[in-house]
Amino acid sequence: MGPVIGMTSDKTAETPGAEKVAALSQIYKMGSLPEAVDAARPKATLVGNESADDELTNLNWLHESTNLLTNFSLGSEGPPMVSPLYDIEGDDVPSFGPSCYQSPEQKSATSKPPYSFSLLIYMAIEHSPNKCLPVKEIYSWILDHFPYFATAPTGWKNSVRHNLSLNKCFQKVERSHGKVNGKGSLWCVDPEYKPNLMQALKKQPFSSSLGSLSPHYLSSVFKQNQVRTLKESDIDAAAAMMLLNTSIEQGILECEKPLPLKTSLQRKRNYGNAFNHPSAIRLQESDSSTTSIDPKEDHNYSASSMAAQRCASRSSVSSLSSVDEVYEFIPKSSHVGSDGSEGFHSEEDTDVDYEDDPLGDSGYASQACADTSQKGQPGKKIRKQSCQEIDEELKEAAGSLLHLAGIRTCLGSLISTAKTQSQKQRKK
DNA sequence: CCCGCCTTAAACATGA
DNA sequence: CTCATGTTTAAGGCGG
Repeated sequence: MGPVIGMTSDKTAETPGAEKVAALSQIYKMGSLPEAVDAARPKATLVGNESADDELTNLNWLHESTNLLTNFSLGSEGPPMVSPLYDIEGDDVPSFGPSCYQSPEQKSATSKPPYSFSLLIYMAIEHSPNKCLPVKEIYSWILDHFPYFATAPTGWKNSVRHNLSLNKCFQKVERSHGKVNGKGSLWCVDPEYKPNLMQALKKQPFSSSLGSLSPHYLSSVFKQNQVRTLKESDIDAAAAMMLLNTSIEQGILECEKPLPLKTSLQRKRNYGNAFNHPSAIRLQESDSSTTSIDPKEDHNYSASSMAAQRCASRSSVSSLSSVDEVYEFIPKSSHVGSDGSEGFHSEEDTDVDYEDDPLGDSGYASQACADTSQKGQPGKKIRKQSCQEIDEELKEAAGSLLHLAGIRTCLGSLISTAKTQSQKQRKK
């Protein structure tokens, strides 16, 4: 799995960003950078793959991806999001899901994807422009990206629906009641659970690259570069850290193992109860290990994330992953009236037509932002300011890490070259 | 063995 | 009535 650096705005992967991600995909598949990529395309060479040492110093793509990473974690503002996580296959690559996730010994297209349904749904939803999809579109996305399901028994759709209903990561959003555009509701990912889902994605089995950079070393660098401050200050930064972990795991950055961001917090599942929002999670200050969670509050399917939980409580700005992703979802197991008092929609979004408006500007998500920003939360101005600050900090932090990665890969390259020459001399 | 996560199946309700 | 959607329950596999 490549670094989670953003989201595409088009599931057809035809956006310029998707090209970049496709390039990344190629990088992962080939272990080296395609020479012919255009200048705007991110460039990288895998660390840890054989014959990947030639261009270790070129991390331009990574720098470029910094913005995408920031965009990913900071929500719906800015350019279309692109994520190699989901969008790496591009159009010119045979459709097989997020193939960059796959280890070199990846399975055939007809084998079952190594992702749980919740992750598949998450990918599908995040892949959508509005970050909201009707179940039918979720089916389609899964089918498009995982041909396995084309021939699989139809039960998988039931499983998808089951997951949507049961997994508190997913929230149902009523379609505008003014119009009837297909059956059913839209499904979104609860922003609070995005880090969890990303963490879960990260935990998927992939080949981990070889690396020699000590995690402790990285941690110290993080501290020196204020990344630590970031990760403790906001959920977005935490998400960014996880993304960086992902990068490390995938060999984009070198590290023996992921940074110790994850935790083994156990989530208690309770089918009978309504799904509660993790905003109720409370954490104690000053020590990431003192995470305190009411087990009754969480019945989440997906992997937990200490970072998410920590930040959920720490953040004075917003516990959500983005100030612009302040959703108000329809509580599961409760039917809400159509007056919009509890649901995702409001009076004003009755004209919002998902089918006709694939752009986020007028889509559900942004509409919801507009709606919820008027509620009891701090003023949007303040939050936007905070968002920008976080944005800047994130960029700075990511830049520091990238710089580190550049140094590291340079060293690796030099060492590798030296070894090769040494061996040649010995042979002589 | 227990527990939690996840999948699968199925029954049922609702609405288009 | 059919089909899609959504909820809920149950059972079983798997791994920690």
